[in-house]
Amino acid sequence: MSVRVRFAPSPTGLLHVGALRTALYDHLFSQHHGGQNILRIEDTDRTRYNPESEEEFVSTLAWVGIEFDEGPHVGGPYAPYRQSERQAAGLYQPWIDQLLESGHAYRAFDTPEELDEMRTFQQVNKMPTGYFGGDWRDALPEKVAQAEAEGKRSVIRLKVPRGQTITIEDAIRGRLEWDSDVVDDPVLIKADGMPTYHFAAIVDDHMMGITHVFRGEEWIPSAPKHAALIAAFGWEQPVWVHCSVITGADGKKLSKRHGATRVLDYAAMGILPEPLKNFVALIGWAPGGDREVMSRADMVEAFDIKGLQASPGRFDKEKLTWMNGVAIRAMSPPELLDAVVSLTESAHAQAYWSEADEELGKLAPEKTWEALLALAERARTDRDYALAAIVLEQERVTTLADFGLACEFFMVDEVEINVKAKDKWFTKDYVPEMFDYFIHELESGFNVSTNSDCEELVRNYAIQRGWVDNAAPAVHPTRVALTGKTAGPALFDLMAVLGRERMLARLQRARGMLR
RNA sequence: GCUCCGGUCGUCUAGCGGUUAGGACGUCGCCCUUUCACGGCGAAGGUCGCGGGUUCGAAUCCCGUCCGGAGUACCA
Repeated sequence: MSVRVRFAPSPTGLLHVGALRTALYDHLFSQHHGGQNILRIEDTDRTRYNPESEEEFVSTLAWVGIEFDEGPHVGGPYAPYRQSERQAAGLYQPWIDQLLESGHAYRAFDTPEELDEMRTFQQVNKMPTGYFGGDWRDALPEKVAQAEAEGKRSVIRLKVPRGQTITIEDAIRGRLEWDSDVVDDPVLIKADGMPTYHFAAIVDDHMMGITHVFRGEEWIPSAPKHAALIAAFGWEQPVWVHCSVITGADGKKLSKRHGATRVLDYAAMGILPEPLKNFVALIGWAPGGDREVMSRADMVEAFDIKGLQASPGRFDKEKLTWMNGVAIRAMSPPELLDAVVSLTESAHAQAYWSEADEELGKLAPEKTWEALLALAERARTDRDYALAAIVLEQERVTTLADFGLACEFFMVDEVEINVKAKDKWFTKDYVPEMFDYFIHELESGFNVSTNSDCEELVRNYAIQRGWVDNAAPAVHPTRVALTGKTAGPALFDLMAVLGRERMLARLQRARGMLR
């Protein structure tokens, strides 16, 4: 039997990194086994429905390279794939009828107030909380009929068997057991007629032939309910794979205070899909051996439930950034430039960089964005120049967004001279004369078309000053004049890229600042 | 409160009764070098949460305990 897995998000919010990892495991597992990966939308809660959510799930997942074999956006043999539509099509009705008839489920007419009261009583008396029967589990048929005749609202609950041991086999944690007396009777059908998650997910998994269920460990406590439901139907349990949660630096569930949690925000920062996947997969999964940096194909080939970790994992942004840097260095400059350009065309990236957010470490985002736009603009007007700048900054950045500020000095007409750099290097007594020398040489037509030409220009001056094997005193002030900074690409390389005119302008301006 | 899950360097992890407890990120140092970075080399960092067992021998098996986390809805 072929492997069938499903990613079944609730369309209430945005795609965050925890959900991404679950989706990724579904994807890797199904690919590894040549099975199918299904997208199912669990929209049984009408009050929390967010219409933009589903679109974000599909498009963001597509961005990282996760496609589905079946789903609401592509169809499939088990359509529809939205639970609200499945409910409307009456797909759940026969199953709930079957449960009612076989005595595995019952109607309960408790009001929300009555349930609240019950819970409070249980808590005060240190009892397990939940609905363990109430007035309706074993109510006489006449009583039920009367309540129905009075038009009371009711839900349908599962009659969890008492005095038994409920067992599930978890692929990561092994056998998990519960005394069925502590498992309360879950609502299967709500008063509004919609199925609950518990009911819809189990029925759909069965109808869709799901073989393995990957979900977060927050589902473990409700697993016995699902097992009891499956047993009531007489079905076989799928293989349960309860993945550990991803936490922030403080060990609590990942949230905004730990940094960006929305996957799209990582795209906006210029994190690439491949390293993002690589990194997220490795939180809670060890491919075996010392493998870490892997391609998508490597991950598909290596993926095995056995490598999944039971303990929670922290999201270490430093490591993500490192992996992204590795990926950037492995790309070709044209690819990188194209990626930067498309980043500037992304509506979400534009929105992301339009507002400062201290929590996310965005202190002066508008500068980053403007620099990025300047680079993208140059890619259109002078692609070779933009490419040359990318080449020199490639090994100095870790995200696509970094390229903006890193390449800024190449793009602007007047570089902003760093005060500290100026104080340190422009105060040397030989500097005015040295700049005059370079200006003179450049005006006289000294060839500066390659980096070794540029090196010759600078070294000529150094040698003339007697700095034979040490051009540093000449290099540093020149770098500051040309870039405004003390850190950056090799001076002779950047000189060759800037070219004669830009060098002249910058040197003259720097010279002017000296008096 | 009740139920459940988890616990190896700061972080992600390897490990499946015998290892100097290995790798990666981060940190620090050295080399490379005009700076930063990249790259190379190296170092620090772990009484395997703690306490008892079992065993010739335990991070690995058993029990207890502590700590952390999750669930406890007509939300998923």
